[in-house]
Parts: sequence; C-alpha cells; structure tokens
Amino acid sequence: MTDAHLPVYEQLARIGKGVASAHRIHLLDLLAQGEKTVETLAGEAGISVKNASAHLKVLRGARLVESRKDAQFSIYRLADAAVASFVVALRNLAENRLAEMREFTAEFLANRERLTAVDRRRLLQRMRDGEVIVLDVRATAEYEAGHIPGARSVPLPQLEQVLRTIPKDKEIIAYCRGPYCGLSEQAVALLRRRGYRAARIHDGVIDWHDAGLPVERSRRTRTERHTKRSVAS
Amino acid sequence: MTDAHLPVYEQLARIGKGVASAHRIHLLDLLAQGEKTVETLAGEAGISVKNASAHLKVLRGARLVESRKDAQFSIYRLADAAVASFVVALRNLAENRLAEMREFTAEFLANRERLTAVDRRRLLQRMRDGEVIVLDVRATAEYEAGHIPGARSVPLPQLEQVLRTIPKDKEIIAYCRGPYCGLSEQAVALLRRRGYRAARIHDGVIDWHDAGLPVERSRRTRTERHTKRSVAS
DNA sequence: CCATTATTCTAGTAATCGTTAGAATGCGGG
DNA sequence: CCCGCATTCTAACGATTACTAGAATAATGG
Repeated sequence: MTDAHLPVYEQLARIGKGVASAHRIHLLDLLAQGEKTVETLAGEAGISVKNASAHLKVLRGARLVESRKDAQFSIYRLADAAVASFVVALRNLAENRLAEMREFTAEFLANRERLTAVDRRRLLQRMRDGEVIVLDVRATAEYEAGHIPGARSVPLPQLEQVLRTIPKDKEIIAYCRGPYCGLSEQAVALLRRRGYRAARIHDGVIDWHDAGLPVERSRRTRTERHTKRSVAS
Repeated sequence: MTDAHLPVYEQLARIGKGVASAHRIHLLDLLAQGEKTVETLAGEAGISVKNASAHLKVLRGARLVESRKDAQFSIYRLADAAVASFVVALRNLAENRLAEMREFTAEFLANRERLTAVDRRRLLQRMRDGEVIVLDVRATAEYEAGHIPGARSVPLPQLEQVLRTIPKDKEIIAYCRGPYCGLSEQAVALLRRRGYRAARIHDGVIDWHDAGLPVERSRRTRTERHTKRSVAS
C-alpha cells in the first residue's frame, strides 16, 4: 500500500542527485547568470572541460539544464527560471541549517550586505535619487543577460581604467553573481583603496528577481557568437 | 580567484546529498507529518530498520533532521519547518521539470485535486458554511501533530465503522499526507462505493501551511509514549 | 541484575559515482 | 574535402554509497 510511491520518490531523487555535487551546484549558479558554453563553464568552475561535460550531462538528465548547438559550441542554459529559484532555496536552507556554512559566509559576508525587502526598495530609491551608484562587476555577457535596473556594467578587470568616470562624492554599491562570488568583494577593496565609500551587496540577479523586483536585460540575450554575423534584436 | 568558493558549494552539496536518495526523501515526507520513531519510519517507508537508521544518520549529518531519546526510542523530527518547505519546493520543481513525473502524477492525481490559493480559501469557506466535510484520513498521531482547521480525524482503517456518523447530503473531501500518499484515494473510493459525493485533495499539511493558511494542532504535539505518564498541556 | 526491546555501530559486498585519458563526432573555414 | 576546434562518448580507476548481517549499546520492566 505504501510501496506504490517509490517510483515517485525516485523521480524526486533525480532532481536531488542533480544538486548532490558541489561542482554541479556551482555550474547551476553560473548558469543562473545566463547561458554559457561548456568551456566557459569549466573555466569558471575550475574543472576540466570533460568533467564539466559529464556533470552537465547529469544535470541534463535531471532536466535542470538544456543545451543548444550554435556552430561548434554547445550552449547550456537553465531549463527554467524555477531552477534558479530552487538553487536559491537550497542556499537559504543551507545557511539556516549548517553552522559550518555560517562560518564560511561570515568570512565573506560582512555586515550590511544581506538585504531585506525594504533594503532593496530603498536601494532602488537612493539610486533614483542619485545618492548611490550601483556597479555590476560581472562579465559583460552576464550583465546583458540580466541585471539590476539602473546598474552600470563595469566588469572587474576594467574597473581601474574606468575609475575616473566615477564620482567620488557618491556611495558605490557593487554586486556580482551572488553571495559566494568574490568579484564584488574585490571591487569594493579596490574602490576603498582609491578613497571611495564603497560596499557590496550579497544579492545576485536571481536573488533580486526572487525578491519580486524587476530585472533588466539588454538587446543581446543569447551569448555572443564568435562569428561575424551580428545578432540583431 | 574562483577557487575560494568550492568549500561553500561543498556545504550546499551536503544538503543536496540529503535529498539525493528516494528513501531519504520519503523519510522526510513522512517526518513532515510529525515526529516518528525509527521503526515507524522504516515500516511506513517500506525499508529495514537498519537501513532507515543509516539514512537517518545521513539526514542528521546534513542537519535536515534531529532526534531525541524518549525511553528506549529514538524519535526523529524535521530540524526545521523550512526543511518541509524545501521538500515541497523540490516536489514542485520535479513536477514542472520531469515529464515522467507528470505521467505518474496523472495516474494518481485526477482532475480537481490540485488546489490554487483561491480553491483553498473557498474550501475553508464552504467548510464553515457546512457545505462540505473535510476528513483527515491519516493516523491519529499525525492529525494531532498538525491538521487543516475544521477537519475531522478519521484514520482510514476506521472509516468504515464511522460511516454512519457522516451525513450523505454533504460533499466529503479527504486529504492525507500529500500528493503521493494513497490514503485519501482509498478513502474516496470507499466513500463513493457507499454513495457519497467524495473527492480528495492533493494537499498535505505542509502544502497547506506553505500556502500561508493556518494549521491546527492538538494538545499532544509529541508522539505518544507507551508508558503510563500522561503528557498534560 | 537479567531479559527484552529499540537503536546504532562495524564490516563487508555490490553498485554507483567522479574523474580522467583517449577515441569519436560534428560543424565550419579554408 | 580536409583540418581544426568544441564537445561528447567509452573505458577505466579509485572513492563513495546503499544495504545487510551480526555485534554492541542503552534503557525498561520485571
């Protein structure tokens, strides 16, 4: 009588197995920033291309990601926005449940980085009022795939050169892929060294989106081709 | 630069591994009904006590469940209500993502079993108006640990005897542990055979709670002791 | 105390998973 | 049509996991 459900739980476990490996969660986190090729993913996750391909196969089997072919590249993307939300839910649960996690995050995450709903709306307001400048320090492609409205795209490697176009009298808020992405941290360190009032926020685009706030996206939604043909609209 | 995060993802994967096995998800689902002993869990999940104990150890390692000792029994419970919500999120994601899942659920889940927020509020209203009777057909202990307010506890094995106290002119709605629990299905089958207008709803108590609706609980929150000492308050 | 009951621990085996190296595929550009 | 590139497939390995049987622990009730 209670046996009939095993196959159902087996299906649920398929998804569970998808998020049962650190590398796979990392890949999902990266894909939440927008679609990417296998090589990019492998590079950003710090694993071999072959290994990345194997993990992506598992994720595809669990229907968490999908891929399409563009020229000789396989471009992967999350199968659904709900997948990103699920990863956020996993992250939140882990932060609640695991003391070890709290230690880790305490290292990274300083004081006011963690936003409440009110904080987020206030940030938008202050941005509109011209009090703060919000910098998206991820790669350009990631910015284009989705960013906080009003944020300016300044990929970390270019930050130094761009500094002189950033007024010193405003507070600078940097964000990147999410709480575990070090980019915004580095940006803040650099900015402070140069005399800015700067802070990072914990949010990535998914967190922002999950909080019910709008996300803006640039014309080119899909990853840039390496070929000549320009992708209009 | 991107390496520093691996330990964080490792921690997330600990939770992921918790839900990477069908048996473990089943155990979590059962624990969402209230705390239970190892033997009960093993019996309800259809696995050996030793195996259940091993799986529970994994879940404890992932901080998803906790246990306490009562007399010679180890009594397990979810570490947090957020764990139940996470399992619901997993279930929902699976139903969205996995076609195979949809087939399974199509077998079980007929037409109107799936509730929207409006449905749930309307059900409460109709219950208050005396139009429908809602039956909780789970075990008594599960009912006591939390149930839909206004629902009547009629454990499935007792349904037959209790039938004459149930008026035939009202619609009967049965629910049990959740979408994959067959109890309410069987209850509906029996009721219809006896000439009732009966239907099941997909919701378990967690779904109900996750939908933001109140859950009622009886005096005895913790599992009944086998000893004499009665648990007041 | 002793026997009973519920559970956990320890090994051991079979199965699965993660990773890598090497071969195979499939596409695009000369 | 062939070469080069990005990716996947195959095979192999060591590491981990699932499950079980048997011993050990721990608490109860005589």
